[in-house]
Amino acid sequence: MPELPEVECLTRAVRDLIRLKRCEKATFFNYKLRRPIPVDEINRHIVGQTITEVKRRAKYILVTTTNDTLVIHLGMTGNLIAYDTPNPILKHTHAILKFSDGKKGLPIYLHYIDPRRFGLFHYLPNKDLYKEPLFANLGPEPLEMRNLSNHLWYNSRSIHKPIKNFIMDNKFLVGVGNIYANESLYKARIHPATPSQQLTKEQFKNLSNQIKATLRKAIQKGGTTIKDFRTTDGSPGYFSIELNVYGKSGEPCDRCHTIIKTIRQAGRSTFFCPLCQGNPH
DNA sequence: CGTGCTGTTGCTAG
DNA sequence: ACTAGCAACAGCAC
Repeated sequence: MPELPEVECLTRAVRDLIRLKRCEKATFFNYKLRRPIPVDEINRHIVGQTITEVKRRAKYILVTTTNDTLVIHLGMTGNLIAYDTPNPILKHTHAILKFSDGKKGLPIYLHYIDPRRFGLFHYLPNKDLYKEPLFANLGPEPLEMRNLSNHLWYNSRSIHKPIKNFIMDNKFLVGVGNIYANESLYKARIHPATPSQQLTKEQFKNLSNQIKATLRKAIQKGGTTIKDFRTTDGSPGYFSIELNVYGKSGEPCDRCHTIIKTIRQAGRSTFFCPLCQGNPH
């Protein structure tokens, strides 16, 4: 489940494995992701180059060389798994990138696997990074923004949408997907359908803190789980956080034992406690 | 067999 | 300008 914590942990794991190694080869089995994979450009500009850094922006993983960047997005079901061999090539293995440091260690084969193929491989020269459309309209990183609550409060004043959809809107904040939106609102005791404009500064302070805490906790958890990232049997890099509401429709609330309710917002399922998350007003 | 859900996000139509 | 809805796809529960 690639939300920000999963992408962050994966980014760190991939960084540790391929930084300062050379991309020896790129093999593609299915070009049809969200967009066609730019095979030629990757072969021309990434293959043969040394990876200088691996970074994350929102849920995008940026694999950079001196002059170029390969952007990878996992969509809903994408994953990267490191193997010591080019095998196995599974039904949904769409790309394999081979990295090597020349002599010392075994080569690394980074497998991109994505059943639903909503993911993305995108090439761009570093000099175009600042004008890349994928990043042009992204809001701040929740874990790097100093005055997150002020930022959210300020932007929410002119917005007409429920708070859950507001914190999931990449224009205002990146990295909060359906699971973490539900969990953060539960922790902050805010009804997901509350119009954003109605929330006070204090409520935004609380919500911002809960968003950060939830994301940090998940990253910490993932950091320990991801040790298995480099495997030969292909154990997935995903992990699960302790959930209070997501997917818990019909179960009792951990705080007050009221039955967790489900509603639909903007086509996504929302889970909340009708008692301790109050009324939407 | 359908049918309706699922971790994302960018395009389109109001 | 701003917002809601949908499509891209495969798998799974019922």
